[in-house]
Amino acid sequence: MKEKQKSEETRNRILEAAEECFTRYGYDSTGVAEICNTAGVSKGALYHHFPSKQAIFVEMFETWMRSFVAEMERIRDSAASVPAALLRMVKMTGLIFQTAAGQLPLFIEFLTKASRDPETWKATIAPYKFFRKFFADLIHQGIEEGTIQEVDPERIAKIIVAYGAGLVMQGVFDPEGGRWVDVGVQGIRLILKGIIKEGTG
Amino acid sequence: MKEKQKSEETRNRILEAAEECFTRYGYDSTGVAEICNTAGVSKGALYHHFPSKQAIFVEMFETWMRSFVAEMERIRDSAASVPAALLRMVKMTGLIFQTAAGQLPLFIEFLTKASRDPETWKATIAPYKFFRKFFADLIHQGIEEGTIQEVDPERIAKIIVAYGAGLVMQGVFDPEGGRWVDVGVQGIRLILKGIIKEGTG
DNA sequence: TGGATTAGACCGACCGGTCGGTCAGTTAGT
DNA sequence: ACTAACTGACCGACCGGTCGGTCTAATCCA
Repeated sequence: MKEKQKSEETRNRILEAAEECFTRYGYDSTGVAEICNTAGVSKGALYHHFPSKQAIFVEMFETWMRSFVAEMERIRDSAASVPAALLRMVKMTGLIFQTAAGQLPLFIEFLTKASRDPETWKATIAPYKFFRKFFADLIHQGIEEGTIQEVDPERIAKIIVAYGAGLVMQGVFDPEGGRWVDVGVQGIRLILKGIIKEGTG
Repeated sequence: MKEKQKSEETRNRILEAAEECFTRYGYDSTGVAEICNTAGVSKGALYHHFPSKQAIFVEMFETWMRSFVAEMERIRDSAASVPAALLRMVKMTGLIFQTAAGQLPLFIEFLTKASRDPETWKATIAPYKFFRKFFADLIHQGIEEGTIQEVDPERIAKIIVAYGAGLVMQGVFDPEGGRWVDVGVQGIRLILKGIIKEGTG
């Protein structure tokens, strides 16, 4: 049994080292050798645990995405109303800036890379489509609970996702540029103001 | 004089070929040899006209940026009011999707690349800061002309830039996903609705 | 129980290929 | 004759991935 434990430890070390290197240097600029050095592991070991460099990245990406989605769902299910949930979600993106700001350029790098490869592409936009549906459902829920006007949920979802994505991008590219959480909150307030039903908070 | 003409022609051919290749394959995946083939020019010629691959890209980037900025200023100076100008500017981003959609992943790729290199970085965020100032000034102008409430121009500029950037990203990554111009217009309308002074259009 | 056998974890030199960039040499305009 | 424009073979660095081999823990068999 000891061997299996050690094996899994090595695998995790590789994953962690990869995350560190990718975050610091980007995907392309990180050599497999660099990952191996950081993990204190040989190339053979790396290719024993993963079929390719890309596979390592994809696993990272999926793990990251899963935890992000889980957090969003947690907020949605625990908030008192849809507008309140939206507000709390923007605040959460603020947390992202603090804890994982370095990973976002990497994420974008992956997106651009995937955009050239039709195979990877479908898998990549899946989470994006998920979020659009996520917000569309949320808006729909708001309409049903009576806190939001009878707008087109799809349309509003696109606006919200656009705003969120842009916010994240600005946060990434100009971390010192201001209190992005506050900007985020005010922007969502502005959007909410336009679609909310009077008399609700 | 004939030589100088030919030289400039070659230079432009290289620039055009580079734009084509970069747009099609991305920056990293485009080899200098590929650019040379497309331009029908030898490697030596390319390095006679440009000091490096990156220099070619930077020149492309700056040219593109200049024309974009010029267009924005043209709209600003010819619109009847600030809200009207904003609305026309979103519509313009729609044109971008049509005419230069392929270049945007490239633009983003460059951003991520630049984010790792402190030297390139300052030059890269310069246009971004420019746009924030551009919109802040615009909002300020709107306040002075009496069409916009007394908001914080900087803050609103950040919201607008975030929304615009996110819109562009969505347009890039999901071109088939909907009528992005309409989404853009409605989003800006929503934002405007929150900051506009009553009784103006 | 203990020696033999097996299988998986791991090592690191090595490979084929690519890429950005160079340079000695050729051509053609002035 | 001189120079700018241009050629293309070539260089060294690098990179993702491979492969023959080593070590060790688990398993089998007598």
